Amino acid sequence: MKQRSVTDEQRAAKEAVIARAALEAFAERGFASTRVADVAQRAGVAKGTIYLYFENKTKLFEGVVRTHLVPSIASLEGLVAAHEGSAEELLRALIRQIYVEILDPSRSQVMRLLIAEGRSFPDLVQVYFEQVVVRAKTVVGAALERGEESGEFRRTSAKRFPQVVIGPVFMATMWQMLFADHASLDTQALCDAHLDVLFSGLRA
Amino acid sequence: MKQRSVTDEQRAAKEAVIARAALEAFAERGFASTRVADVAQRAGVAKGTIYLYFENKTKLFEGVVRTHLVPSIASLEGLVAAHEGSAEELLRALIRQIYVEILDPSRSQVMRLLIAEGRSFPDLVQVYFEQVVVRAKTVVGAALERGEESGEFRRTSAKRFPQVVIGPVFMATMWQMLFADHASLDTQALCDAHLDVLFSGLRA
DNA sequence: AACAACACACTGACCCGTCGGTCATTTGCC
DNA sequence: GGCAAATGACCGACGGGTCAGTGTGTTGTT
Repeated sequence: MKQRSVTDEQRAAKEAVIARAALEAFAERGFASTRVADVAQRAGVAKGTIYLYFENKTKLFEGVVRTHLVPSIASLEGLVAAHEGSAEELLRALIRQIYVEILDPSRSQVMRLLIAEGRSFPDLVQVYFEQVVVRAKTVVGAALERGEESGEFRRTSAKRFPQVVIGPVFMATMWQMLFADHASLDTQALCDAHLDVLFSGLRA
Repeated sequence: MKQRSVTDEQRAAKEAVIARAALEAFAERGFASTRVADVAQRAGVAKGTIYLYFENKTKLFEGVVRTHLVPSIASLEGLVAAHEGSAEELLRALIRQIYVEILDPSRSQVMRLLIAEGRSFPDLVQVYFEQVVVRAKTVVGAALERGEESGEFRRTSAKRFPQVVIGPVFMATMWQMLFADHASLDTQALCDAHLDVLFSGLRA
C-alpha cells in the first residue's frame, strides 16, 4: 500500500514534468507544429515514455490545458465570499487579482492556445468556458450587483456585461504575448488607469 | 498594353479568390493543419495552381494576412481628420466604428490567426503592429487628448493607455469567436454599456 | 550472502501515412 | 499550330505512434 502510493506520486510528478514541457513547446510553436520528440527532449525523457503517460498527442494537449486552468478561479470566489468592506474595494481587489492571475505566463499561454486551437478542441473550449469564463463572469457580476444594491454604483447595464470591466485585462495579456518585444506594456500603470476610469464611470 | 492590364486584373482576381479560400481554411483548422490541397479545393483550382500565385505555403499565409489587415484603419483616421464636433462625439463614433470593423468575421479571423501563429511569423506580427495596432492606438489616443485639451474629459492617464478604452471591443471579438455557440453576445447592447460606463468615467 | 528469476519503466530505431512542393502533360485561347 | 495557364500524379521528407530490447530494482531460493 505504502509502496503503491509512492509509485502514484512519482507517476503524477513525471506527468507534471511532461505537461509543463508540453505547455512550453505548444506555446512556442503551436499544437500542430510541435513534435512529440521535442516535448520529450524538453522533459528529459524519450519519445516513447510520453506515450506511457498520455494516450496520444491530442490527449497530451488536453492534459496540459486541464492541468493549468482549474486553480485560478477559486481564489477570486474566495475574495468575494470573504469580503466585508465596500463594493468598490471588493471590485478593485478582484480586478487587481485578475491582472495577477491572467498575466501569469502559464495561464496566458493556455488562453492563447485555446484561442488558437479552439476550433479543433470544442470539448476543451466548453470546459474552459464553464470552469473559468462563466465563473469569472459570475464573480465580477456579483461584485457589480452588490455595488448597485448598496447604492455605491450607478444603475447601469454594466452588470449584464462584466466583459466591459475585464476587457482591458484581457487585452493587456494578449498585448504582452504578441507585442512585448515591440512595446512592452507597463501593466501596473495600465491597471491603475483602468481602475481610475472604471470607478469614475461606475460611482453613483 | 490593354491585353496586359486585363491579364493583371485577372491575375489579381484569382489571387484574391485563393487568399479568401485560404483565410477560411486557416481560420478553421490553423495554419499547420491546413492542407494546401484543401485550400485549392475551396478556391476551385488544382493544387499546382496555387503555386503559380504564391511561392509556398508560408507566403500564402503572409498574403492572406497582408490582404486583410490594411484597409480598416484608414476609415478611422478619416473620421478623426473630418470630425468637427465634440471630442465625446468623435470618440463615440470611433469606438462604434471599431466595433463594426473588428467584429467583421474576416478581420477577426486574421487577428485570431496572428495570435495563434504569431510566434512563427514575427515579421507579420511587426507589420500588423505598425500598420494596425499603432495607428489604431494613435487615433484613439488623439481623440482622448482632444477631449482633455478642450476640457471635456478629466485629466486621466487613460490617454497613455488607449488599451483601456478598446479592451472591451477586443474581448467581445474573441468571445464571439470562441463562445458564440455557448453564449452569443449581444454586441450592440455591450457596446452601449461600454460607452455608458466609459464616458461617465471620462467626463470632467 | 549470493545468485537467479522476475517485473516493469524506459528507450529510440523503425514503420508508414500524410502532405508540401514539382513538373511532364493537358487544356484552352488566339 | 503555338503558347501560357492549369492540372494532378508523383516524390521525398517529416513526424506520430509502436514495440522489441535494455537496464535497474525487487523478490524468492539456497
